[in-house]
Amino acid sequence: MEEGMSGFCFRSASVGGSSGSTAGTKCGRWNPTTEQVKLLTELFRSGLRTPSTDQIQKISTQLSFYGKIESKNVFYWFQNHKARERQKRRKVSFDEKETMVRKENTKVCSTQNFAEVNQVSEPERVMETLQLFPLNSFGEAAETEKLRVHGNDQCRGNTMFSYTMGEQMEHPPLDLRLSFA
Amino acid sequence: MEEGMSGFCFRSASVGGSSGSTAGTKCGRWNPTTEQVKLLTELFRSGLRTPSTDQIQKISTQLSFYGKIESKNVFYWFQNHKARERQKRRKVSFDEKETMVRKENTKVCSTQNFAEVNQVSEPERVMETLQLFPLNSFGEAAETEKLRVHGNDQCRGNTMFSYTMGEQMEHPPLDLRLSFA
DNA sequence: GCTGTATGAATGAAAG
DNA sequence: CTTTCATTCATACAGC
Repeated sequence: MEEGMSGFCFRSASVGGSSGSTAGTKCGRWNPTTEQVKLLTELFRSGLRTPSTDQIQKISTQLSFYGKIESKNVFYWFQNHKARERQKRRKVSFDEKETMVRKENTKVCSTQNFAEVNQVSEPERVMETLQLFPLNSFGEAAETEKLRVHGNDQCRGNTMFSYTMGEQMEHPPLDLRLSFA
Repeated sequence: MEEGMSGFCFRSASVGGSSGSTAGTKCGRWNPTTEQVKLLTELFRSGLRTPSTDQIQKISTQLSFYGKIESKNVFYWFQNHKARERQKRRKVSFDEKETMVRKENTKVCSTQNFAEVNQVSEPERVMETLQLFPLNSFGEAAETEKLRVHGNDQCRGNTMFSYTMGEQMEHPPLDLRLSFA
């Protein structure tokens, strides 16, 4: 698929054409390396969907070995990948429903869409150890998904959610010029 | 960036989406005008972080002059802006720390930052009155305000992007396992 | 060369 | 307040 991916921000400014950003050294957008994409994809396939802070940090650090990368790139990558996977699946689902596939599905049509249903082309490979690279440290991958310790203790009364929607204004505008003395 | 932002909601047809009973000429999502954004940003910069209900109402009313807007939009805007400012800060922080390879080799192009973070050129004008508009409704809003004085650096950093990791990694060990202390 | 598609980035909206 | 979902914008790249 995305095999022709070259390095990261090199050529850039090639399409320039119109505005010729003349960015030159300043690539406006992260362009993942093949290795980076591959690893990210593997992680995703291993079941990782929304990496935590620590996870993002580590991943970013690791991937920086293959090319310039920032934490936000990893963050966005997973966000997008997940969203698009879902979107695609949703679309397919809709499509199927739309075309009303003949025959019945031997499966129960319950909540079979909430897991990690991948497309039909993966021989399955449920993560178990997540050994992406020639790791050699002690084992125990532990895919630890959500492990957030939400210690929300803020019990501060907050008077919000009182918007009276539907109450649209129609009175003369006042003055919005902030006038901080 | 591009300032050619279209005004506000303009898609009248093909809204589709939730074409159901409560159909209407409403677009699914608020699309702020540049003026609106600018003003909101100014308010934010002035120190306003969590406007109260009445403040939201006023702001919303004022901004409605520049385009369609609802109270909840203002509410969400501030919430998102605040949260993202924080996130960005944390990410950048980590990023800097990460790219702090700091070799004797000096920088070449420096500024490898992406967009954003460009509005930090204000000498901290900690407002003190924040007289948005000549508020003069009812005494209801005169409850001594609840202006969060800037600088509330509560301790947090537990879940989200709190890149406070120690010096655990310094080389690309080719291992991406997540190791949760 | 322009146009379509894939995807990085941004943000409104909402759930938790 | 924190985290996630959905939609959209912008851009890189491929195909025509």
